[in-house]
Amino acid sequence: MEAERQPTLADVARAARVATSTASRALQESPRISEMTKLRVREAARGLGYRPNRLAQSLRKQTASLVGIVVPDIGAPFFSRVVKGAQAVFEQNGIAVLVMNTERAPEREVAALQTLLEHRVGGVLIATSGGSTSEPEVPTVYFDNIVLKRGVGNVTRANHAGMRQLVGHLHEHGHDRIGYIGGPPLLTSGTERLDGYRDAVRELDLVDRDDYVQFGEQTWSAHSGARAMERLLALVDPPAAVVTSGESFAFGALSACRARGLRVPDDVALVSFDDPPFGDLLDPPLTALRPNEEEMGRLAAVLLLHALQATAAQQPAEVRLPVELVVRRSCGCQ
Amino acid sequence: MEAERQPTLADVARAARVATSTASRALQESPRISEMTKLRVREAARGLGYRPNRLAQSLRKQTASLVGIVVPDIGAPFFSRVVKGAQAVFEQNGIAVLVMNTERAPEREVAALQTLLEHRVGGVLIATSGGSTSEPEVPTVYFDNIVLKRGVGNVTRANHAGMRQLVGHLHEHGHDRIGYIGGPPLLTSGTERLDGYRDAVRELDLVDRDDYVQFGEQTWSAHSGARAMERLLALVDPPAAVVTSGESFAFGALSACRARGLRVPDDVALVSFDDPPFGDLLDPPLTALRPNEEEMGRLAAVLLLHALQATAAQQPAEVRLPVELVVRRSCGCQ
DNA sequence: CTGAAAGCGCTTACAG
DNA sequence: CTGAAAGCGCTTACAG
Repeated sequence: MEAERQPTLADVARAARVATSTASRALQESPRISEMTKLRVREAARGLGYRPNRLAQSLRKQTASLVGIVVPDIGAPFFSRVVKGAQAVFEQNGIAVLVMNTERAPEREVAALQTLLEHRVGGVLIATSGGSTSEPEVPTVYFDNIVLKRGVGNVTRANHAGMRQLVGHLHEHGHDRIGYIGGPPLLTSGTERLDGYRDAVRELDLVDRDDYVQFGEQTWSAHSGARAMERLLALVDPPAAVVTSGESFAFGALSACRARGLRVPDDVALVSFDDPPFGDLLDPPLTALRPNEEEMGRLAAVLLLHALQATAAQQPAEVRLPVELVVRRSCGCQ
Repeated sequence: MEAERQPTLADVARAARVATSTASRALQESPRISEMTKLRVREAARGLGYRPNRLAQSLRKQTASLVGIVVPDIGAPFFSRVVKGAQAVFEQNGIAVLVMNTERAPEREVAALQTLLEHRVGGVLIATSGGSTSEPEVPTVYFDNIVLKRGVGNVTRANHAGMRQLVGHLHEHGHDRIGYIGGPPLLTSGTERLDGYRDAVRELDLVDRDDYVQFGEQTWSAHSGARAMERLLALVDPPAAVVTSGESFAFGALSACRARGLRVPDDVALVSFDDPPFGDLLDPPLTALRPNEEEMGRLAAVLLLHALQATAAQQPAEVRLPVELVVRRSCGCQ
């Protein structure tokens, strides 16, 4: 725990034969300090291997150099990519990122937020699992699952429009019996995508059956996706095409088809909202929406930075990332 | 940036009508404080919504409540899972995790380490890309790519033994022309796995040809894996079985086979060292080593915590996680 | 242009 | 059992 003592600003000042206040200003490039002195101080700092203590700086300046990101599962490709995009933006702005994992447990989410606040983060990016119910105490951007009118921003994908586009594409292939596999309709992605599906079914006058809608587990696990697919395939009039909501559901559905000896897309067509890792290398290559997780992370980070710099409080920004269909082969194209 | 002022310990002390020193001790459950007083202080703290400032605590106590993790690509499933495992252990120990992404650029790795040191992390977990060349200034555990005799610990998988096991399994299927697709032999995984392959080829008396060894890019990208596979398949006497080193190489190799109309495992058998996400749901399900990324992360974290608590300096622990073959279908079994 | 002093929010010897 | 004082490593009015 006790690393050998790092040199402090006082050490630098002593070596440069100036007051610590002067050393501090010199390293900050204050115009009030002579070039000569600055040179001496910089030299001394380099010689000692001086590294400013950001904790002390934050404490004194009363500004944060830390920001927190809270995700349901950092191990899931989807979230790790969002984190990657956000981290890049923060890093460019000299802000370090504290990552918290909640395993979708609301009480862990509350605890994570608590920890972040104790570290005096300047703000938070969160994909909530329902734990953060009250108005946040620091500027907060919600992503993936949004909470309207709360925090300083909301970023999610165009869930409704995206789902309609997917169903619409299957319809263009001549399908009118289209099944749906999604997450439980509790949070944003679960509800909005389901709504998109239902509206598309109505508008396109497709076969509208309750049992064409199957939910996977709250964890969006691949295996629950496979079981949902099996339930669809076991119906008397099974759907001839299926749209899945998450990256792992797509995988699960695909494997369930294989297990039944069904060919995709000939026996059953498949499209997915989220594009799983290597979705283009699957057999068949998966038709899905273009992945933009990193973009989502970058945007959420930019919104937060913007709010941190803003002087007056503003209405929370609400952004829905546009979606784009990537046609591959699982839908029946080619 | 300037959140409305959080209540401080002084506020709590005032509300409880005690000195701040007493308030501090009361919240630390010091035995020197009367139960009555503790009660009053706790009450006051709760009433005010007091949250200790960890930055101030760290500064005063001269102990870290932060730890850093440096990875080449947090977006890659492999690394995000290691981070997940490590984060869980640190969180249980009241330590928050700063995550840095290097994109495999040595200079970014150096900068990341610098940033972490400025935040006075207690220690670092790092999957180096070659940037951290000198003795680290804080306790450091190297993982994935190890640096012997440096830092307080090294954790990697049993690369050599694992590769031999994979080649051995293909040999049991009767193969003697076995190709290899791996990362460039620069760091641990690249070199040790290649050595394992070569030793196995020698010991099992397999066909030993230089062009049976193909390298993907430094980034271990799926596409470079596909190209490596194409080079193998284009040989006059192509290998009838291939072992890949990374999760994405396996994907790439599989897709290259499909593109050529080759069936796996009938036309060419395939096994992989790293198990990609959903490897069991691929067609065919991929024979690979059991994934233990989270375990690796947990172990690295435990080693670091151990070193942080240790009084005397010790020899760096060197751990090679045992591997276990998960036989599925791509090797030809069943 | 430079320095001495105060203070960010804590903890911990030192007294009593 | 409790409190006054010092100090962690910085920055920034305030003087000169």
